[in-house]
Amino acid sequence: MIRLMGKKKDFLRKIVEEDLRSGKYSQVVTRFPPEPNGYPHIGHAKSISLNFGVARDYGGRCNLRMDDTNPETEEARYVEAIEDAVRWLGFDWGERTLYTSDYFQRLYDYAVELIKMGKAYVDSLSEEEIREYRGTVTEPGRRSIYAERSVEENLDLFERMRKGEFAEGEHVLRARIDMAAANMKMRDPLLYRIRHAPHFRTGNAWHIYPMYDFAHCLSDYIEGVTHSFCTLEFENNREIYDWILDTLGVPPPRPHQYEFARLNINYTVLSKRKLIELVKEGYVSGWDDPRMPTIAGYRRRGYTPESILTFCEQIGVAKANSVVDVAQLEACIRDDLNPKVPRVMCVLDPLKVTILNYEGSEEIDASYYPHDVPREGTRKLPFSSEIYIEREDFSEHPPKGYYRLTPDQPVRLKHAYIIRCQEVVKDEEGRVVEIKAIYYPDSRSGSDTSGIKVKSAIQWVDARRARKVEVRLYDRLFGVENPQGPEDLNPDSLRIVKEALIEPAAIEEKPDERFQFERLGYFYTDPVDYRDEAPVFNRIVTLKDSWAKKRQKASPKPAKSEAKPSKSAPKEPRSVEMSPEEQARFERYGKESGLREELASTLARDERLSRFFEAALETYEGATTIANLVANEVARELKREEELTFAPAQIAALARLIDEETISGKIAKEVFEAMSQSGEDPEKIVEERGLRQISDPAEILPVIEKVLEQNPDNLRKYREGNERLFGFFVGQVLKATGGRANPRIVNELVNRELKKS
RNA sequence: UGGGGUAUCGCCAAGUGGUAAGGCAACUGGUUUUGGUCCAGUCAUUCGGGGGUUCGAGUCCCUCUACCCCAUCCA
Repeated sequence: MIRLMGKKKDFLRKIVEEDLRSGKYSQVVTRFPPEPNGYPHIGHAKSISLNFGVARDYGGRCNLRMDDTNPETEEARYVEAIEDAVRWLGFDWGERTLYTSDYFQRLYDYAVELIKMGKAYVDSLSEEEIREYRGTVTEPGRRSIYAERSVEENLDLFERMRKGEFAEGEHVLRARIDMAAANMKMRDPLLYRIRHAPHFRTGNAWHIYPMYDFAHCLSDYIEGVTHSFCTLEFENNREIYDWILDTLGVPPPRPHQYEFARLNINYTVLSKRKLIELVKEGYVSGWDDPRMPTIAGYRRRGYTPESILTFCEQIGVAKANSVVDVAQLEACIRDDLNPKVPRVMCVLDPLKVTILNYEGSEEIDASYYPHDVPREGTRKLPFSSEIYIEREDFSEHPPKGYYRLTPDQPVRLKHAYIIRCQEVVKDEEGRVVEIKAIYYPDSRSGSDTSGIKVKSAIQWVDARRARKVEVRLYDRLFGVENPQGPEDLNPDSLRIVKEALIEPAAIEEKPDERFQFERLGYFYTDPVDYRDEAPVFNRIVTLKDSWAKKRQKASPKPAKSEAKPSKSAPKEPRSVEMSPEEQARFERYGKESGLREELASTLARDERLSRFFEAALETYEGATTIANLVANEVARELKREEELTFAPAQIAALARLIDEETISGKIAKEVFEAMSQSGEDPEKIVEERGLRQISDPAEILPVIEKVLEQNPDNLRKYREGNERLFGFFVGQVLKATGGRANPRIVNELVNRELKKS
């Protein structure tokens, strides 16, 4: 049932796994909850992959829920687009699509309950006033006068809001939480607002609609969702999520929200607003324009669901805001297609080649797949004295390192013969219009006895039998890494070649929908515009082109050397002044206890730490050890818990154990841990667990020998000069003794043993 | 400025006190009838900076810095 044993897991899967292991939930339930107000994009694919992937990996289920709480922006066609996308990616969401609007009545009932508890009220402030009353990040807000309405009045008003008795904006329902909360989201958040617009599913049944913060947590709860994954910008909303479920006191199990970083890709925009602009302003042909980062766009471009999913897995799930390189996506589709699709020959910019010494015609058998793709399938390649090659594959004055056809350099026609240039025919303007060549009859592919060595094999098509096709060469939509809007569009994102020539089998046999056009890239039969009599191919992605790269390096572009603003000079850190009391403590710690400045200041600056330290000093005078324990271990505990389970005297006792070398510093941490768990005295813990330090070399030496024996590889590496491994050996010895060996002695002995040989 | 987050290679990203994973990109070299693929190899003495604790710190403590989110009747 659990498929990820031992594999690398993201932090969310770890949480799920732990919750399942601990029995917090018996089955994991996730959900993908888009708002149907636009086409889903690859950022949604990340969320789909996460939510459905977690459900699949842990034997749970994942719901598809339309978060349709805003009637003004949502449409049924977007629901279909979302369903299509999820289905295309290969996921199944059970019986039916769910809708937040299915729960409107139950949500309403929950709201009434809150009102009855005195935890929600109808506010009649204007929108502007509400904003004003909310305060700012630094100043607390103040509560509306309407917050004092009676439960009865609130109930009455809320019911009439529902019936549509009021104008939009006249009233809202708010939670009564805390207008001074540091988290702005908690300053009496709005729960319901009045909207008279018809909803695409519920029509005019409702005149009030729940806000995200109210609807989401409860919808999750209603559906039995256990893990509610959302993006980072909702971190501040989690507190409301919990408040609503806690205040309502819903019976367990209840869902919990976790946040992860949304996807960003360079040269790409993924904000819904900007995507809508591209479509509405006609910068692209629609939501499914092959340059769009929508799932529909990638799909029409020719990307496979597998490649998108692989991408989502590769980029991982974490909490750091990041921008993924679009090259990573491109690598995924190449990688997916390379071992799968047939190769055919297509010429985008034809240059005629007449083979002077060839007569008649023939058909050459050629495999659709290269030697390294273990697939069956061949086609016939018509060949005659008139063919076309790619204009780029001939050069009269070739640059250094050019492998293709030149006046002096023969080339192989892929699957066919080697040819040599005999004459270059030009028009009045000096443009090359034709090559007259000769072929070597004994150089035919597969039975080449000519002994001629060529540097490359190029694609070609037979002049008479080739088919004319339209090829759409797509490139990235934006020309800059971090595009802001239409001004950053790449003017060359689409180049249409109306009269490309392709070998006939690609059209007549149509062995697949996706092809590799030999040496050009991967292409897809456009699902919308392709006709048998007028084929249209979309370029999915180019092949990697190390020749182009090499040439680019040889003739570097006019360097756009912007002064790199990165890593600007570090700002002068401003240090916080100590208050007079802190200053006094600081000086006393230095003078009376002999603490070093760092330590003294750490303690002195913290009220609780200094009190603790001073109390501990009363039982034992080892100031430095105590201070270290307080500044490190106690400080950590204080960060975690308000109340400490141990007393200053116990820390003093622990310090004494360290100073007397009864235990090592390492064991001290273990003892401290135990102490903060149980509150027991350190001496007792040491005795009960047998933690006394081992300092006798006679006892340690055998352990060292064993460790060295068990790690011959590392021993060799160490002796070859990898001195970092010293720490490794010390660690192994310490581990073998349960951490009880005296580290100082272990270090000495390991060092000695390692030097021996 | 208050609160909530985040910082590990050019880009993602593992790592939870004991040898700094992996992918993409890049760079060598080999194979190749695709300048593709594949194969072999290189690519972090260092984890945002500075201090501290420890035999040992990316991991614990202190402190500073940078970036993201929050003051929609959007989600």
